[in-house]
Amino acid sequence: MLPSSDSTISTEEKIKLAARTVFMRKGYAATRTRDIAEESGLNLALINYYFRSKENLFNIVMLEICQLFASNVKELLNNPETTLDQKIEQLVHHYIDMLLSNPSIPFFILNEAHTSPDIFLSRIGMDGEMEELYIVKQWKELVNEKEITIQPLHIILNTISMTVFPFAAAPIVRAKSNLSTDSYQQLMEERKIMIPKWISMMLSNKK
Amino acid sequence: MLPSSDSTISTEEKIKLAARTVFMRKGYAATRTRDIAEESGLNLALINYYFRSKENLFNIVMLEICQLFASNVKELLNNPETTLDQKIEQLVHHYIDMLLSNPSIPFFILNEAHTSPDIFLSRIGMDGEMEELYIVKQWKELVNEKEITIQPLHIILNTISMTVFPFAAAPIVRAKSNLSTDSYQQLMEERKIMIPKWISMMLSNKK
DNA sequence: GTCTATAAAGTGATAGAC
DNA sequence: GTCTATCACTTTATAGAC
Repeated sequence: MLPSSDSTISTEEKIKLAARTVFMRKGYAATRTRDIAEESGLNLALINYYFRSKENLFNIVMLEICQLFASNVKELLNNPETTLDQKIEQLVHHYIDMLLSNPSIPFFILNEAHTSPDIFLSRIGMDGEMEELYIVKQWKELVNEKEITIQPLHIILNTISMTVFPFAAAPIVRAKSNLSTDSYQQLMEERKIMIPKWISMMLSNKK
Repeated sequence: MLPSSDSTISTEEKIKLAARTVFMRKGYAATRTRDIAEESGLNLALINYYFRSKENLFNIVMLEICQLFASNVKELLNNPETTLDQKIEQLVHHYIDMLLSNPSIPFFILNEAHTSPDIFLSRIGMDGEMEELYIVKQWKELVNEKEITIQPLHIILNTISMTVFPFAAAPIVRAKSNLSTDSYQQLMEERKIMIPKWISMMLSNKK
């Protein structure tokens, strides 16, 4: 969980908080240091006093968001105590809960991954080896057992797509569907339950 | 289909082409008019000579992209000759083919929808009335017939999510999966076939 | 630490020569 | 139509007073 607004926090933290808000809303390029100063209610010069440069401040903010985005996921996927279905369920729950609290994260991540892929990829810990995770072992067992031919990548893509995309496209979807903020959150709560079921259906279909 | 690079085209068209490339890669804010001039191989002053301003040029480019993104879809969804399943199949085919030719479109659309939602929404023709489309009638018939309780919005979200998101997140997915450009395109071709089947499964499940 | 004032660099746009 | 040179303005960053 990222720290939220508070009146007892330090100036440095206030700037970082404001920077996170504005960077997530507008992206790096469209954000001016003046916007961050205004958002924080502090003087423009303090940004450079505490963080040296806009770019440096952005890197710090981005690192924290990436860590938030990746947190707990590895442990969850490597847990020998839960079944494959349970892992998917937990993953979907985890991400939808996080995105309900931080709905701009997908836009931010996609934006940075697209505009500067190299910098982004090196930061988010793309080096982590997937093959050793317990979920991979469970997947292989399922393949043997049920004679599934579907590529795991499709299932991963489907899970992440159905979970994350509705947040990334929220402005468009909400405009088209005429849903209030509350109704949209309600819709996402429904998806927390349903996405694991849909994925389960895909997995149980031998085809 | 957007016009592609050619040596016999006018200066005006060259600028628009270069602008499209750079705007789609970097978004509006991060793009400098100098980048467009460089990409086109032409002089900086010509951009203002032909298009008056960066913003005006962007609006023209964006309008064309939005039209491309929306083209044929309404006709497809309003066709009385095809079944519901066929419409979904055609929709997925249409979009994956288009995105294979223009993989940066999702990023571009999401970026502009997020950073300036009002401007974007007014442009993409969000005013079009959905209720009159033939597919809505077919959906209602299906609901009566099979006693489905699932909200149509979930199905729409799932279809668009599974189709579009893998393109929006391509840099991340490709890095994680170590897939070549060719293999990634192959994967998308597979999804053209499979996504309609998955959606069909969701629809046939009464739950 | 926080402010004002300003330097330094970048960027959209145009004037005017060719 | 196309170029060079430059203006006008914005934006990041810093110097120096308090």
